[in-house]
Amino acid sequence: MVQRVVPDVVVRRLTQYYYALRHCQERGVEVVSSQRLGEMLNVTAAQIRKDLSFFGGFGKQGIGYHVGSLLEHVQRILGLQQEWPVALVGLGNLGRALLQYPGFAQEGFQIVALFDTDPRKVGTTAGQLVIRDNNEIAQVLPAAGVRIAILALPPDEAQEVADRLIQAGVRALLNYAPITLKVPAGVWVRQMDPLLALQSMTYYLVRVTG
Amino acid sequence: MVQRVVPDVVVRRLTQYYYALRHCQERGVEVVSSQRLGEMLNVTAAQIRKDLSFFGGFGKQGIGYHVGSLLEHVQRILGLQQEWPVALVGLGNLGRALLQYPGFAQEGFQIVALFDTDPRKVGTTAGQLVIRDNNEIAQVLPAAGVRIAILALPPDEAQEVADRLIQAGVRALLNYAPITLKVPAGVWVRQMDPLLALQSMTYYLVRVTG
DNA sequence: CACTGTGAATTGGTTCACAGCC
DNA sequence: GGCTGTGAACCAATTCACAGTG
Repeated sequence: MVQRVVPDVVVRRLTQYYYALRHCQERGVEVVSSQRLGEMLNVTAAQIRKDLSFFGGFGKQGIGYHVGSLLEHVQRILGLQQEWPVALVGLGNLGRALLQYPGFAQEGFQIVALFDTDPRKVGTTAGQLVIRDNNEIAQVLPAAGVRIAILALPPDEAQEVADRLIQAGVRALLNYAPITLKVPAGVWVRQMDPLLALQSMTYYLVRVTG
Repeated sequence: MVQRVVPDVVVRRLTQYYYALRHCQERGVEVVSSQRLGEMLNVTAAQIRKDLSFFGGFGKQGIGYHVGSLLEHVQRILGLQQEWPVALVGLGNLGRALLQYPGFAQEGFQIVALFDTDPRKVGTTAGQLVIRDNNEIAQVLPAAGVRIAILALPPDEAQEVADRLIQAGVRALLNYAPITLKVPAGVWVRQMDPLLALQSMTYYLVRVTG
């Protein structure tokens, strides 16, 4: 097959494969089958083979996939061989918790700029970084080469801030505000809303039979 | 159409419609068309009409949907006319931030029980509630009628805790741990992983042309 | 005339099943 | 014999297009 337009679902699953493969590597597993990988992730073996075939034939018939080499390929495909500088907007409870979270840096997402509108916060520091006013976004981000931002702010400010960020060169938004952002083509958004997630599960809870 | 098996995508979108409808209601809008609703959410009008038709004909031809009445219907469909008691497991940075987040209670998800394994935390209080040891899950939850839990703990503990929770009657898990939980049929999981979200966007960032 | 509700058409995604290789 | 890679078959979801209604 090899690289026609890859559906977004496939890209998302690829990130899961990435984790599973690292899990294997940490445990010293050198070879893994699509079968085994599927069991780890609740995905069918055929699905995994088809997904990977979008990018090339990484496996060996009769054997399976070499963990180390597949991992490298997947890492490159996802663009994870490099560090990504990230901006964080909004330093309320959530923003501060995200800033504390070591996972971002561990995975190569370095938070390098903080923004807020609250004059009581602007100028203070949080985790080594000075919090700047939102209106400095345009000056700071392009120079820092930031193309990813995390939005942890109230819904009524989110769209305006998103516009500014995009103006400043940001192309990927991790949005914690419970609002559907309008963005031009070429900008990607992932919605992180725990309430939507809960509310879509209660649907099933009220329908449980037995 | 009316109520065959409703695909999960439809249920998820329903939660979005719910928010958009409330947004309308707050602004005093009494009637809304599928067209207008779609613009608010980046969804096609046909999609919305088809989704809603799974549950009944709520609209009026030539007019649109009555906001108040559709809102009530959607609320009932999603099971949101009732309060849902929720357990929170793991009181690290993330767990505490979630506990502080007022949105849960506002939307009817009341956190009523806290669990952790750390002996230094067990017995202390957080937001009016005493933190209990994980091994009390089985005693506490069934009595409290808890069927929803939030997992905010390290990946290596997540599966074990999930098993316990399910044993104690929990059927919906909001999982912040970066791990694929194995759960029996009849249990729902929503994964909340900011890293997977970021990593699936970098795929596109390294492919931007221009 | 504007807008819903819905079959039919289409597009997209998943699973099957097997040829080919180790 | 075990496992990949992939076309073909299948199933699911989205969009079209229009009849029907307030």
